[in-house]
Amino acid sequence: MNTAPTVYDVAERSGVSIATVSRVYRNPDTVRAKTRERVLAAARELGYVPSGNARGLASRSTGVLGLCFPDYSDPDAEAEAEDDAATLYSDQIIRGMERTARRHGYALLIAASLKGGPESLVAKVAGRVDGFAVLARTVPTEELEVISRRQPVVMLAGPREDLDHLDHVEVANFDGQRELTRHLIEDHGLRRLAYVGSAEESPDVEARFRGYLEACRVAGAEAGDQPAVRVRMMTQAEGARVADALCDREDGRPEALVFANDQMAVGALHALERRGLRVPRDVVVTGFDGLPLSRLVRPSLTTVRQPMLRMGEQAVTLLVERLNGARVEPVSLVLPVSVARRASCGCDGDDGPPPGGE
Amino acid sequence: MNTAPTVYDVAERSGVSIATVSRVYRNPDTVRAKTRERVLAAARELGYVPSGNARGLASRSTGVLGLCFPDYSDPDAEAEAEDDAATLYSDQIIRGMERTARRHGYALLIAASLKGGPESLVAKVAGRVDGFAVLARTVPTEELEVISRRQPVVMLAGPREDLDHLDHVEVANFDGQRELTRHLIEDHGLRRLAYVGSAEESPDVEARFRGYLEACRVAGAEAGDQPAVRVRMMTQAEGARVADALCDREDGRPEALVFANDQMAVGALHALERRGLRVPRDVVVTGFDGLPLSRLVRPSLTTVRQPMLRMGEQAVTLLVERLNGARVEPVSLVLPVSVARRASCGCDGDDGPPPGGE
DNA sequence: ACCTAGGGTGAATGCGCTTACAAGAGCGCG
DNA sequence: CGCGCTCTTGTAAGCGCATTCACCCTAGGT
Repeated sequence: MNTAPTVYDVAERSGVSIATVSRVYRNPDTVRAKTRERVLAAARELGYVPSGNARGLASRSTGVLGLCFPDYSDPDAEAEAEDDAATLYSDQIIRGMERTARRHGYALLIAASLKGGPESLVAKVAGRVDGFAVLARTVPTEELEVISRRQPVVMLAGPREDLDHLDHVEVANFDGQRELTRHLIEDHGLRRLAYVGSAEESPDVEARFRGYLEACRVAGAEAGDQPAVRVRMMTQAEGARVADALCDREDGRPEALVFANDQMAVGALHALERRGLRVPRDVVVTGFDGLPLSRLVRPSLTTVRQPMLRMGEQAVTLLVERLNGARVEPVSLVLPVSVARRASCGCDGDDGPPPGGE
Repeated sequence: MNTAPTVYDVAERSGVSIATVSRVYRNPDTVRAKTRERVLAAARELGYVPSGNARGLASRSTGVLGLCFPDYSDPDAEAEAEDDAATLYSDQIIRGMERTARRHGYALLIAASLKGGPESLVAKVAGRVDGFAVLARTVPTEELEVISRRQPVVMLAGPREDLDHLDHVEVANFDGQRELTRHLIEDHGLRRLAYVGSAEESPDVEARFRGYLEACRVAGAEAGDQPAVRVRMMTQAEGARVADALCDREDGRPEALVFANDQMAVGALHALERRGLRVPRDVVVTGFDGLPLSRLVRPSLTTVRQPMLRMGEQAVTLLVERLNGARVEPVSLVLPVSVARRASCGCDGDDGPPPGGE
């Protein structure tokens, strides 16, 4: 692990100036072929790798895009197991971003925020990339606002707020949940629904709830002005707990449990099975997200599919556009979602081959 | 997107020298509290974010670890769908690395290699990180060898080669496949097995095959010295094709199809169902990897579980150790695997809750 | 043979920060 | 009252590369 060779070493070894070495890498065409060969040979012998830092400093750009996301997974042993089975939301976004970034010649820097040190997180990422995406509520909007004055920032999965100048990519939470709810009420004739949302302020989850309410209103179905339950964390464990609680309610078990995400719905599926209840015969369960997991559980889960890969792709596209100076006005993209009608509401999986058979 | 404020701006605004500004961020304790406040206030007003590049250049370290992996997914529409359902190998490793890196104060830079431009890939990553991991065969070993003279490099999922000085993290491919095969032969009394490997040179897949052979040898079961089939790509589609081919063999259908990975095995499951064959009654199928998918298909797949998250964690641990100068000799870690005996070999899922129930 | 264009190369500067090193300020002590 | 300290802050020298400008050399034109 000796100190790494630099342009100076390569220059000396190949008998040229450092400017020429630099040119060999940046603009090979401007260097005579013979000289170029000599330089490359020397570089190879020395094991020279250009310093990204120096490069970035001098050229004022890094060739790297970033992503900040919250750390969903708890370090608990139990959560570990859950992890194991689920492709997380963030995995998909990472994949989408990486793929698209690569296509544009960028690498991707990812960093999850631990609760507590958000400042250092963003600073660390922001200082090392040409632009970056942030999953909603990972970082205070004001902070992003400041940073976005110097580099492109796009917010994922959060609606555009009045005064922010960021680019946004979100999905049609309202429409998706409304359509799903409409399906339950009109196509399956369900009336007594219970919506399970989140206690923490999440604009996405709120939008879903509003979609749910709208569908209820239109169909004249019962629906309080608040979710039946608000959980603290939208995990499988909480979903299971809530399912139990709702089944034990004095005013009778709801006909359908409408969860704000798939994780909770899957947890509920487990809990209901433990109680000996059949889904969808005894109770209908739905989720939201369209995780791969949702298609693979039994019964397969009716849910709203978010194009998560595409969110990542769009985020990168927006960043690149802005880096190329193509746009000035902030945009707010709303990606369409689709309702996956599967077994857990009484439909049969009609959205692709069921696992183990095709 | 004006030009970003620098230490100079902050220094001027707060009436100190740039050294003091720097110290406020690097060693806050060495600056008088009052001065520190002034500097931080100025920084906040200006929206100052330290340049990672300059920082890295001056301090000769980046606080970033890297990962290079091959791009498994084809951009085809069909592959897209497959993607959708699978948590990829790389996702897990990314997650494991990110989590552990964060714990040590590092961020993670990821970059997949497209076929063709491997040189630029590694150079790009290597030049920007303090150390990095590479998935086996993403990059020629010799190239890594050179780079590892200047920064820590660990290879994932590839065995230590004679002359390389890299750190390695692999799993017990041989042991795992041997144990799985032994189980099929001794516990299920199967004799006519067919191993499906890969045409491309993959040390991991080769080790698995050797484990298979060893088990056959010990038990006195038939086994050629070559896999029954070698596929070009280890995908579901190929798995399905191979399953069909093996069933149509003149010398009769094998009792068990032993696949070198889960993806192929799952493809085979589909193909067999299409032919009306029952698994495991008519034919036994096994995989390797322990993807989440393997537990969720019906019948659930008997396979060998690799601790992929842990591989990522170990990779980071090794990198950090080396960065701290703790070690000099290269090490070669072999992580243990475990056989998941599930429905596709006639056992019942005894390794955790079946999906939809617990 | 002289002049002009370029192509190819080197010298020099600066990117924004870290980090010795030095210097000044305040302090207790003999 | 002067010396040696500790605590703070400033000065200055890079870190490794990109890039501008100037320069040299050769080829082509007249």
